[in-house]
Amino acid sequence: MAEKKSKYCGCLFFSANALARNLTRIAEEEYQVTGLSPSHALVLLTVNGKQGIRPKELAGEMRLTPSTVTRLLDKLEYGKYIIREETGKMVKVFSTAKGKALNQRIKNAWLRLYNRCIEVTGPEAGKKMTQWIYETAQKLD
Amino acid sequence: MAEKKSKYCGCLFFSANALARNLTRIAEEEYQVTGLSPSHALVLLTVNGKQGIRPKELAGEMRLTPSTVTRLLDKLEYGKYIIREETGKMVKVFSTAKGKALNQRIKNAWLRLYNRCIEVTGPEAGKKMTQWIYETAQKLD
DNA sequence: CTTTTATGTTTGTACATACAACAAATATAC
DNA sequence: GTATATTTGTTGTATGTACAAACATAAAAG
Repeated sequence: MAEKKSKYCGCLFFSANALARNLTRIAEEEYQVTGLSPSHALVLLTVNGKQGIRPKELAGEMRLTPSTVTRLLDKLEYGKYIIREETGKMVKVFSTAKGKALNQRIKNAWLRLYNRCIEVTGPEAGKKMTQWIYETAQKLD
Repeated sequence: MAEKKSKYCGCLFFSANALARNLTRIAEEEYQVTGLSPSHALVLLTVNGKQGIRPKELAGEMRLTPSTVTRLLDKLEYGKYIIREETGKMVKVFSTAKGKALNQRIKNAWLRLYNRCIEVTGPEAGKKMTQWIYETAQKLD
């Protein structure tokens, strides 16, 4: 269990990816009750919070590329969680009843994930580091 | 350029993934001169540092699953950077002359990436946070 | 010595993500 | 008003990663 320290533990690229993978694995566990992957769930949560949001805005909010958002929306639309409404070159995204019904479940999963994280990091350190990580990600953008 | 703060910036899962993606993008830029992706380059670096290393060890060192290591090695072998030597159920990995020849280039790319990171984070904070990120990743394993 | 169990590696399949190229619509310039 | 440029969104294609299952070999049990 207690694996020897990796040669690359001083490499931010390496460590950040390891952390992201592990968090993704845990997030998938927690979001499983929603029937959606964490990314899809967060997109749906965002749409639920702002009906008629456009893909561009979603990409900005989620820090994803437009093409990735298109793929996520494709799947959510296929599963009838959302619908797309085209007006000119713009697209507006709305959640369906089915999508809205999931909202609380997603929020609960989010909270469970959050708690599992601070269980490991401690509440103060967790907050501080999350903020640092976010800011650094922004600076690298 | 200065994007509004995301709704999810307080979510470690979200922020860690955003950071990892941005770092990966930058790493790909820096490792481009090697002709390899960052992951492939790090595997090769590790093999160069320990001829005859086994995939299992590589997986441990790189915090990747065995199947992922197999895929990485497949590509490196196809490109004639390494060879695999099977002995029983074990596999030993050796780098070729071509693989060895890349070593300095990889190290240089690694260093450039490192410098680009601390340019953004500052040297002290960068080190501290990297360590915290690594430790947290470990704890979540 | 055979049968079971454990270990190491590879394969099939799937997923989230991104880039480059594209189409379509709108905005700007002349 | 037409021509050109920019913006928005979607596709084709590719990558790195993982899980589950399949194999193959080694180790342990009987």
